[in-house]
Amino acid sequence: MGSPSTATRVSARRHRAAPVPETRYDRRLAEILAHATEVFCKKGYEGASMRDLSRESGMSLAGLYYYFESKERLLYLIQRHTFSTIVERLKARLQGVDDSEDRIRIFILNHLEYFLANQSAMKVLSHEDEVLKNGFGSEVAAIKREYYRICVGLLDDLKRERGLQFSTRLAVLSLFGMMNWIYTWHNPRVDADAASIAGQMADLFLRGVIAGGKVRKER
Amino acid sequence: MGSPSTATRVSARRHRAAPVPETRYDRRLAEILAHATEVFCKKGYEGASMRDLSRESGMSLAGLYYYFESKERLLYLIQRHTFSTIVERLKARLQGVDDSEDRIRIFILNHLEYFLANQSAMKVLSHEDEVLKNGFGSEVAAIKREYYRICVGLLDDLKRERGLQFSTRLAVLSLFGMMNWIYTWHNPRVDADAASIAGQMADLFLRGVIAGGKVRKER
DNA sequence: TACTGATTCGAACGAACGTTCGAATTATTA
DNA sequence: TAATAATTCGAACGTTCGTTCGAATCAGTA
Repeated sequence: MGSPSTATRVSARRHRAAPVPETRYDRRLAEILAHATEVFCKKGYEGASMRDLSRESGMSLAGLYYYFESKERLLYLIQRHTFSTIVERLKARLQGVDDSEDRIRIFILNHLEYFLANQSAMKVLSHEDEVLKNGFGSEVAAIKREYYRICVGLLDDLKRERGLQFSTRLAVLSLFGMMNWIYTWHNPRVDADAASIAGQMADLFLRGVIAGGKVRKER
Repeated sequence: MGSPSTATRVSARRHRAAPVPETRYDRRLAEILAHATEVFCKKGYEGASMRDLSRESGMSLAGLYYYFESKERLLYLIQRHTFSTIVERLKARLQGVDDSEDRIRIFILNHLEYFLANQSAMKVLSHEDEVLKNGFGSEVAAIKREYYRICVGLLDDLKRERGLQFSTRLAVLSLFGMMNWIYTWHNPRVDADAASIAGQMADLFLRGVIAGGKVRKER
């Protein structure tokens, strides 16, 4: 009778240990999330119907509801997984790196590498911001705030160390803009790979932030 | 009997001259577009229903169809008007300015001033990119391409004059990212006005693009 | 092989969607 | 004021939406 009705229930099923205990349920849910991500990416959250998701994932319309209780929760699961993964990887890569400029370069590289390797998911995360209501929305917003704060911290470190002067808020948000906008233009057949783009963006951004004094030529 | 069914029909009605001949029809259509812009901004194009637009504009559901023939064409009218206005203003402001750095600063200022003065419309333009199909989509895309090309031209001028080396494509798209992302974070109660933000972003961007050599500190 | 719980599905629900139509109303001209 | 054109509307159209339910099917164990 009763369906698990949500992914959280599954964690309770596996007894702590075991590195990848992945039940059948977990695997199937992950497949559905992957297909749904593609559809949301292509048609947008509102524009994608449950029937679209059903067709894409090869599972019946009703069958989908065995894995999540609503379309909104499905989007939530996608966004939470994507965002917490990128934060997790960032933290791992920052471990043991002390130089504040290097840390910022790692931040940019991590963001763009993950972005380009998971373009659909990241587009869904960027583009379908704001659509999750109350409960769902605030939980994703909390991860976003943590990610933002990490970046603010990295820049403040750089500022302090080198006695720079600029608005951290504006710098961070400009950087996010540069990076996130990539989903609107990146073409793997034309553009360089993530590492190269990350390097160029980091140069652009760090020079802009570090170079002191006015840039305008004397007249 | 027959309804005009589209805004283009109206232009034919007014005989060339007259600076602001604005018919009643024109005015009413503009009002509807303004209300629709707010609704699209708040709920997204797919998420906003014709009934939402009807409620917001105070006109009956059926009445709306006297002014445009479909929801898609309504979005098209909003996007075309917004985009062609920003291009038009840019061209006017670039007139007579020769210094290539100044011209880039003007580009950024024009973009951000218009963006913040017409936040809803610009969000609809940025966020609902891609939703217009074939005919409608390609016409807006053409304006976008022109706008992009202007920016490429400005940067190439700077590059040539100063013998700089960077990817114009990446620089332009990074700049658009910085600027367009503003719709996700700008808060008039916290953030500075357009001119100030434009100045800071221009400094960041131009320093990044102009500053030669490596930025990394020696070790 | 029989049993039990986990998984999948066809069919249907009421609500909301974009759009249409003919009649009613308002503005304009003669 | 009468006649004509421009504008607005209530009511309905057929379609698609997200979701539900009970029955059918499957996998794993005894």
